[in-house]
This record gives sequence, structure tokens and C-alpha cells, in this order.
Amino acid sequence: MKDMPKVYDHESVEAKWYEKWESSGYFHAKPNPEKTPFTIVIPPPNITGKLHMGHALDNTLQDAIARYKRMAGYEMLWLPGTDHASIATEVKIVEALAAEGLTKKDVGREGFLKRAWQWREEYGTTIVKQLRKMGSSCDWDRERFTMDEGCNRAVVKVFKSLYDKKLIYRGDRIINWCPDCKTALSDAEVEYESQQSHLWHIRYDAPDKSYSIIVATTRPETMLGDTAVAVNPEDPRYKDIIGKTVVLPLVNREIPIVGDEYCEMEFGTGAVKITPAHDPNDFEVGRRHDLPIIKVFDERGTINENGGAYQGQDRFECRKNIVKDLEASGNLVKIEDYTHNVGTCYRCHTTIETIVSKQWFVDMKPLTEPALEAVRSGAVKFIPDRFSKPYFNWMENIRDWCISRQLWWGHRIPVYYCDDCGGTFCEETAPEKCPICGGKLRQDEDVLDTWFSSGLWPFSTLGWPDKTEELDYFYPTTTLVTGYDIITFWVSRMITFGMEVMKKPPFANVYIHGLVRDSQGRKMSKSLGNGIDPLEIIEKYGADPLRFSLVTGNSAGNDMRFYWEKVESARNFCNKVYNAARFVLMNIPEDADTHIREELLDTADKWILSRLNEITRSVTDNLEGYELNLAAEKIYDFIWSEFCDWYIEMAKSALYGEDLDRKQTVCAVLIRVLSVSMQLLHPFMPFITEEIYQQLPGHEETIMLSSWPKAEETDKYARECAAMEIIMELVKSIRNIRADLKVPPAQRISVRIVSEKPEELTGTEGYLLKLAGVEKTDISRERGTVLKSDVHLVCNGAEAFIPLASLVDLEKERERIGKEIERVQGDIARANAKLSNEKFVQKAPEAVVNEERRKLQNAADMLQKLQQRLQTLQD
RNA sequence: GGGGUUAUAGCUCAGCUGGUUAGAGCGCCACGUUGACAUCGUGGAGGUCAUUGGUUCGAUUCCAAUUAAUCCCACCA
Repeated sequence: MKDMPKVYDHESVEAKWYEKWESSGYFHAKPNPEKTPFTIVIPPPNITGKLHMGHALDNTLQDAIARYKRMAGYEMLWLPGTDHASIATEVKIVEALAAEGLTKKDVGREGFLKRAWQWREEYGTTIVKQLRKMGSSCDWDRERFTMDEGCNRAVVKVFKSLYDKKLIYRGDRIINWCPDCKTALSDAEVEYESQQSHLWHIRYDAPDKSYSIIVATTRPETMLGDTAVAVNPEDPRYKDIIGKTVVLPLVNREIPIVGDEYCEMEFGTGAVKITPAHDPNDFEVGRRHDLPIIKVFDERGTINENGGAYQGQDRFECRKNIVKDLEASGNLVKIEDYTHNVGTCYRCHTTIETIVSKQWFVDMKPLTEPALEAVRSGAVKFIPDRFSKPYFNWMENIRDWCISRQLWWGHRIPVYYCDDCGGTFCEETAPEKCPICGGKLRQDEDVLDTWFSSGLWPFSTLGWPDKTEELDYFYPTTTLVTGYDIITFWVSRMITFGMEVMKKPPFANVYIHGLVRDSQGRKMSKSLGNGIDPLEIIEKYGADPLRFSLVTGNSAGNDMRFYWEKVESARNFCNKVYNAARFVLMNIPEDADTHIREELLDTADKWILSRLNEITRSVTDNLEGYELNLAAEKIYDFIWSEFCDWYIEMAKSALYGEDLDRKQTVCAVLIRVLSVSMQLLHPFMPFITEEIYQQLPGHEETIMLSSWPKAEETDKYARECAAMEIIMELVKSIRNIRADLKVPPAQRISVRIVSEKPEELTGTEGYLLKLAGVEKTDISRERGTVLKSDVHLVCNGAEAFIPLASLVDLEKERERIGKEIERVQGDIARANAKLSNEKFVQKAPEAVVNEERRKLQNAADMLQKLQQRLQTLQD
């Protein structure tokens, strides 16, 4: 007999096992030479550090899969992803920031910039995606990780190899530029604001004034950089003048009129001025028509030497002056009010400029073909499969990838320039001096896109380009777990680089999960303040309930909303499991004999063992198919609804009885069922299952090293299961009728059961007594004398008569039977309709037809009994 | 504009390759503390499976269209 508290204490149990597992080296274990299943790297199930929920989900699924696979004898690698790894380094950086007294305002300023570069030296190559976000305060996004020198080597090596193959090139590209912060911004960093402005209509005249064209623009100052006017080639208004020129007012530069589809006839005047240097669309048009690119702004947003008379003016001041001058020259035709979206810097809300600059690109086409083939051939499988669609869509329409970023942190592009002779060199290690003229070299200031190095993650983290044991063993891995939001950014690039560098895909399966949203379905974000700290959940309800609530109640790839109620109900399940175990442990002797002697098993024992076998099979199948939610829900239902609600209740009569053999048998069955249940549940609730498992007799070793339960193929107790079905149905019916007739719980009743095979129900009387408040029961084949005052229950395979003379209202009883008859007649009608349909009988599979016949037979039997009973009541 | 996803009980969601009396959790109603558990038990109410067509003996499930949400990409002179 054990003395255990009534309520499960998650805190102490989690702390205990966390510590034990950690000291046993079960976390972050290195592969060992024997390549045993132990080599799987397991992340702590507890979540350390403050993570966003999305990451917690990732961790949780990753971990649940790893645990299952390990117990099932699989091997799997879990490595910290880009989001989780080097919290320590981040803390260092942020602390350093704070120590410097740097705040949000300093970000982007000289002082910060200097420090940032210094840190980059100091910490080696630390990738920080959008470090400026981090610099804003100590409350930062966790979207960064540290690469050790080995990873840096990998990055440089891959870059050089692509460079040498001429798959990396330098080209012009339009980027977003904040003139205030003086940095480039990614598209994601640009926030659009609706602004009240104007649409200025400006007339550009022909050199000889024989024709003119009116363009509409929201940004008249950019006309200084115009190099063409575009019209739609189909536009009848302008068809004739395509190929001719007009003179740019104020500047007096002659520019061509080009025909381009981009220009919509309906918008404005149907003519667009083209400024390739300062507008992404114009840039594309310029490229198609081979137009010159004239930059008119400098990095501060003031007009440069190309602006002629306007040089040195601020861009907004210049706009006013230009408008004024155009008005004076008579070229300004009209001013319309106009509301449009203007890109602003997410940080300082300065209107951004788009300017042309030199960037590095990867020519993706030759690289994507093998990566596409890897998925087409099934070497890499997305789970669920539908996520291969966006992958194909992205890869088949791949564009050249701009990999240079104007950030302060990251792997610097390994390209060196000689200012003396103008040479450009890509080298793995920085050359001392120019190999051509011996001049001084200057490394490219830009860093690589985060995803470039992240794409190398499957092998760079394992030591490539060295031939390491880890690499040999863990490349490729089994499964990648990640969210659908980074399929194109990350997954596609890992596969691409994997095929290019390793000639093999990095993993066989990609398990895609959704995002955790708040209870209103919004993405959790810092700016909304609706993020939930997993540690808070763990503290309140425990790590097991958190994990369980994240795995259940939604299917792969779908987003889920976070509800405290859900965690609470998972916590309740924990308590249920704990109390079931408590019951078992309190009732078994210390030295319990766990051997199950088959000859001593009764109907209920055989039923629960049979159910256990079935659940083992289906949980295993679901896990194999990555249907984690179904697996978790099935073991949940089994434990709660079958083991606790039925078997434990039925076990009590044996446990409290005198028969020692029965007692031993029931104990052994209880232990077996509980132990296997814990194994099946363990991937989803690691702590509580470990705790219970090791308290059961004969389990000194961690549950993590036990092998996954194996289901038997045959269902050898089918007969007992059928009998149990009858018993359970009877119990439910009796409970129902008691509730209906308001029989007080304390009042015992007697029941007479009539069955065609009474021998199969023999030995189960005790269960009726225990579960349905029955004090006397009698099972026989004969119907005997039925009294009017007997309540009559009919179920599949048995009838029950309950003498409740004082309580039965004959009228109501007739009504009840009448309703039953109606229901059964409905069943009969439904089955008949199907069976009388010739085509159904002809075309439906035999099993389905037989099932329908069986239903009809059952219903007919019941109908007959019910009618007989009704007859009795009416006599 | 291109490509996805979703629509099932009051709420949040399951339902694998078409055949179920359509399920769960939470919430709601009634009853209940007999010795695992009130973080519990027993019973109950609640759904025309978004709409319309089609395929089929049979559609919540497959196909098409519609409507409404939503995401990614491209773009908004």
C-alpha cells in the first residue's frame, strides 16, 4: 500500500525527472559509435528561456516525434533550429547593449553602428536577422542564432563554389532605403501608411511641340531621373508616337516614348513617366527597354549632382520647387487630390526611398531542378502532402535570389576588391593583398541573407566540410519538423543546397505544423502583446498538459488557437491518469506477481487486454502516419473511458473480494494495462508517464529506453469482447432507466436477464451489481413469467426485466416502449431501403451489404421483443 | 493578379483512401460524495456537416461553381 496525495503534483515530478534525465545525459546526447537508438538528440521537454508559442509548438512536436521514434527503435536527429540555439550569446549581446546605455534611439546611429561591427568581430559570425529590431530593447525577437567557425567555413565554401560555377553574380536591384536611418530595409520592414497627397498631371512636349503627352505622378521630384515615358502599346491615343521622343521639362533632356504592357490605359492619363533608379516597376520597364538609370537622390534623400539646379535640396523641398517651376513653365496641367499608400520605415516612419544598388544574386534555375526532382520522386515527402504544392509553385517559378543584405550581423560576403587595379576576388580565407597588383584589399561590406546560411544547416551544423562522424551518421535525417510559413524560405533551400552540396536530400520527411494563435485567431506578436509565455503555462499547469494540449485537438498543418481551458482539461487528464495509477499502486502488494495466467482471466480481463492490444495497434499506426493528434486522442480515450470508467470499476470486486487467484490476476492485468498505456502516452506526456512507469513493479529503468509495445495480430478474445458489449449496454440501459424513473442511487434493484447464450454472460453478474446498483440478478435462456410492472430493456443480444412495481407508471412505460419501437422501426426502414435497392445489393461490397443485413436482423429481433412487451402491457 | 487553406454542436476542433444512429473537449441542464479521482461520477439537451449543381447504388467525405473568411507571393504611376 502506498501513500500518495490525492492530486497530481506536476511541479515536483517534473523537477525530479528533468534533473535525472539531464544528469543521465539523455538531453543533447552525442551520437555514439555503436549507433544505438540512444544516439538521438533529445531536446529538453521542459522549455527553458522565454520563447514564443510557435517555437514551443515546434519543440513539442519535434520532441514528441523523437520520443516515439526512439522507443519504437527509430533514430532521429534533433538539433536546435535557427530560432532556438544560442540564447546565451543573445543575452550577452543584449546585456552589452544595455551596458553601453544604448536604446532604441541609438539604433542605426553612428555609435551603435560602430559597436555592432566591433561585436561582429568579437562574436565571430553571428547571424542576426534584422538586428535593429533586437537593438530596440532587451525584449527582443528570437530570430537569430550563432554560427561557430565551422559553420562559417561551410558558408564561405559554398559561396565560393557557386561563385566559381558562375551561379553567383552581382547585379542591379531596387532596394528600400531609409534616408533617416541610412540603411537598407527589407520589404518586410517597410510599413505602408495611407497618406493624403496629390496626383500631379505634367505635360511633356515633343521637341518640335507637334505633339505632347501628359503623365500623372505622385512624385514629381523624381522626374529629374526620368529616362522615358511609357504608354500601353495598345492605346490608340498614343500608338503613333511610340518610338518618338519628348523633352523633359525643367531638365530639357530628350527621352523616348516606349510601349509597355505595364502601363494601364485606364489609370490617370494612360501615360507613365519612367524613373528606373527610383521605382521598382520603372526599374523593370527600364530593363526591358534598355533605358539608362539616373540616380537623383543621395543616401540622405537630398538631390545629388544629377539634379542640376536642384542639387542639395531635400527631396520634399525639391518637390515643392519642382511643382512651382512646372507651374511657371506651364507644364503643370492639373492637380488632383489623391490618397495612396506610402512606404515608411517601420522604425522611424520616415518615407522610404527606393534606389538602385549593386546586389549579389544566385542564379537559382540550375540549382532547383535536383531539388524539385527530390520531392517529385518521393525522396522527400511533405506531411501533409498538400504542402508540396506551395513548394512546387515556388520552385517551378523560381527567381534569382538576392542574397546580399545591408545588415550589421551575419556572414560577410567573401568577396574582396582591390581599389588599385579594380580586381574582384572570391576567397575562402581573406587574402592579405591583391594577387594581381599587390594592392590593399577591401572586403564587401554586405552580409548574406539569413536563409543562405540556414539553408546549409542540415550539414553545416554537423561539421561539413570535414568528414565527421556526426555528418556521416546524421545526414540525411529522418524528419524535419517545421511550420508552413517557412517552406519556401527554409525548407526549399535546405533541399536545394543539400542536393547541390551533399548530392542527397537532407531529410526524408517534412512534417508541417500550423501556428499557435491567440484565442481570437490572431498571430501572437510582441506588438499586439498577445503572446503567451510557455513558462507561465508550465508553472500553472505543467509541461505535460502544455504539450498534450498542443498536440491534440487539431490536425497537422492547421493553425490552432490557444485556450487556457484546453490546457486545463489536459491537466485534468493528467490528474485522472495519476489517480488511476494511485488506485493501482494502493491496491497491489509491493511484491506483486505481474505474471498474467491466461487460464484465470475472466471476461472483463480479456476484454480490457483485447482493447489494449487494439489501442496499441491504432496508436502505433497513427504515429507511423504522423497523425499525432489521433494517436494522442486514442490513448486518452482508452485510459479515461475504458480503463478508468469500466475496467477499474469492474476490477474492484475482485480486489476487495476474497479469491486470491482472482486478486492476483486482476492486479497483474491492471499493471500490464497501466504500464503499456504509459508507454503509449509517453511521447505526449513524458514526465507523468516516467513517474508512474517506474513505480510499477519491475520497471527500474527509464521508460525512454523501454521498447515500444507491440500489438498482437489476432484478436483471440472476440467472444469475451462481444459479451462485454452486452454487459456494458445493459449497465447503461439500467442506469438510464434508473435516472428516468428517479430511482434513488442508494436503492438496489433486481434484474432478470434473458439471453440466448446465457453461458457467455456467466461470471459477469458481479459487474452489474457493482456498476448498475443491482442487488440480485439472474441470467437465463427462458423468458419466464413477465409481469406488467416489470421494466423491459432490450439490447443487442439480451433483454432485461426489472421489477419496479412501485415506481412504474404503466402509461409511461407503454409510451417509452412505444418510442423504442419507433426508433427500431426507423432502423429497420433504413436498412430495408438499402437492401431493397437492387443496385445497392449488386454494386456495394459484400461486407457492407452483410453489415446492413445484420443490422436489419438485430433490429427485427428487438422489434419483436418490444412488441411482445407492449402486448403484455396492454393485456 | 498568381498560388494555397478553411467553412461540421453555443465555443474550439476531430472525422485516413465515400457506407457511422456524424464524434471529442469546453460550456449548458438534472442528479450524485459506496473507500483512485469534485482537477470526479451518472444521465441529458444541442448539428439539414456554408450554398447550389454533378459523379455514384450511396456524398460530411470526391468534382465543379457560388458565398464568406484567411495565408503566402507579386503589385498598387
